Amino acid sequence: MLPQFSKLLFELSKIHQTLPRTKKLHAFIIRNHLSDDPFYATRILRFYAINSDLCSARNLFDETSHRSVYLWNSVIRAYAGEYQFDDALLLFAKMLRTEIKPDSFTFACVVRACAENFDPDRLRVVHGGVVVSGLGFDSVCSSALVTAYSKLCMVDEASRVFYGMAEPDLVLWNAMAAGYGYCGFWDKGLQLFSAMRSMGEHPDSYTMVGLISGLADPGLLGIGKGIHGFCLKSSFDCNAHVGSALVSMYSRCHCLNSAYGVFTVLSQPDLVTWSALITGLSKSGDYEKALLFFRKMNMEGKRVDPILIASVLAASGQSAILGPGSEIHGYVLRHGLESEVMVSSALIDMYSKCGFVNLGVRVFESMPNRNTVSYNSMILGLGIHGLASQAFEMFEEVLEKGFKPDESTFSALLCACCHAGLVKDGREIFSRMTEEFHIQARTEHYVHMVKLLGMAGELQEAYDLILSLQQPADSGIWGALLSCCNFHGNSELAEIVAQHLFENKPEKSAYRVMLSNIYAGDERWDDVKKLRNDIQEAGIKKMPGLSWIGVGHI
DNA sequence: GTAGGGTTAG
Repeated sequence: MLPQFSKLLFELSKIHQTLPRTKKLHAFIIRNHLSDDPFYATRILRFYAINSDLCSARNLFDETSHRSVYLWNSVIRAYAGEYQFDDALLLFAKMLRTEIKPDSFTFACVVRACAENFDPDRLRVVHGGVVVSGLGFDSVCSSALVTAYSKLCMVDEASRVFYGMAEPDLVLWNAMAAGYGYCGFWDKGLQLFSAMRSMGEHPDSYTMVGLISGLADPGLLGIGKGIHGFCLKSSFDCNAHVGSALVSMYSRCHCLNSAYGVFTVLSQPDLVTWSALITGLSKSGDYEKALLFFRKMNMEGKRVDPILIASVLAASGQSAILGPGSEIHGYVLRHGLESEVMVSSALIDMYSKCGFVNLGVRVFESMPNRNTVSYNSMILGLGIHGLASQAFEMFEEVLEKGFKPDESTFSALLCACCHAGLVKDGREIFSRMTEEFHIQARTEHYVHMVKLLGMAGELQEAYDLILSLQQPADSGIWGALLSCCNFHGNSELAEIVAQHLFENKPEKSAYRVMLSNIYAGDERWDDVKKLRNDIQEAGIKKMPGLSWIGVGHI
């Protein structure tokens, strides 16, 4: 008995056990009447959680009558880790009704679950619970709160938590700096970075990743290079996370040479780093190179995952060339990745965008599991091929099967209406979206509505729709209307729309080109000339669309 | 004999 017992303790002290091994250990514990000891129960529950066996984890929890904080935390964490936030929060509520009080780690876990579940209201309530429990100044809770608020773009709340702490530790500094970056305030993140250094806190790789990830605009390339320089000086550039963050930052800044430079310096680029480079290449339109690196990665025997496959398929779809996409389809089949919903949805999207919607349908029909995302891909695919009635049938199926339509579902349906010119259906689905499904219309929905109404000649209705927006309309929405005015030759409204556009986005020369097309149609050559000068002053050498304007007239 | 959880990259 005794040697076996010490062996048990040794096994339990490991951080990982396979599922069969876990079951054996569990059986051993039951046989020896140890299962009601929360220590043993907690260890086994964690092993079940690591192996994603929530069912066994929950049974074990239910059968254990003596529940410690450790056991409660572990079971809540198990659910949150599998994105089953409702169950995690239900268990938390249940815990509050017992005499076991949640500790800082319970709250940290629940706070994170609220953010990942996009539930700001609940987050505020749990934050209240943190304060009431006397953990308002606890560093573990605070850093979890700062991150959670930042992820929900509630940067004011996040900074209130941060500045409420007299002596923030490194994790908290990092969380706040990253939070600013995440919410688009990269400059505040940098300010915080210098503040922490002046207080004698040494940044680590987390700090750098947070700062780098906040840089999302080509105009910030100089700042990015500066931070890169700091990383080199402090030898953070060898860290895999920092390296990947740099690669993707340079990609976002359209500086693929530098991205590649960082990549080559890394001695052991991992899956994420390869993905950062490949995704960066495909997003910048260099599909050939993206696929080249994908093949290269495979030749080096590197593991590939669904996220990367989806990204490469998106590149193939954008290029609208079927070859590479179907090559990857073969890869997917060979590696048994077709059961991944993300992969199949990307395949449907790729086939549709390459013009082979029937192949997309075939992938869709062969999927063992579907979700809202896969339906969205299929609805969009049918929509862009003008098969609006089939797209709406799919939508009915979504509702029948009990899936919850989201913003993208309606975006795809509106797109279908656009391609088929279904004004009445478009109006109807647009109002159903807000009234029946309580989804707030986003820029993309307005763009589709404006295009739909505008192309049907309902220019005034489209214009009124834009004016009815609570917030100033995005330039993409005005641009859509300007195109429609252009199409219908309505120069009167076009000038009004152009005014709105030029106030908000004076640098966008494409809109000036559109307007100049209209002027050219009216043979107002002086106005055309003026706009052309504007465009040239903005430093744009060549603009597609200008070419058809008879140069001889100017 | 008695646990470890808060901030990173695509």
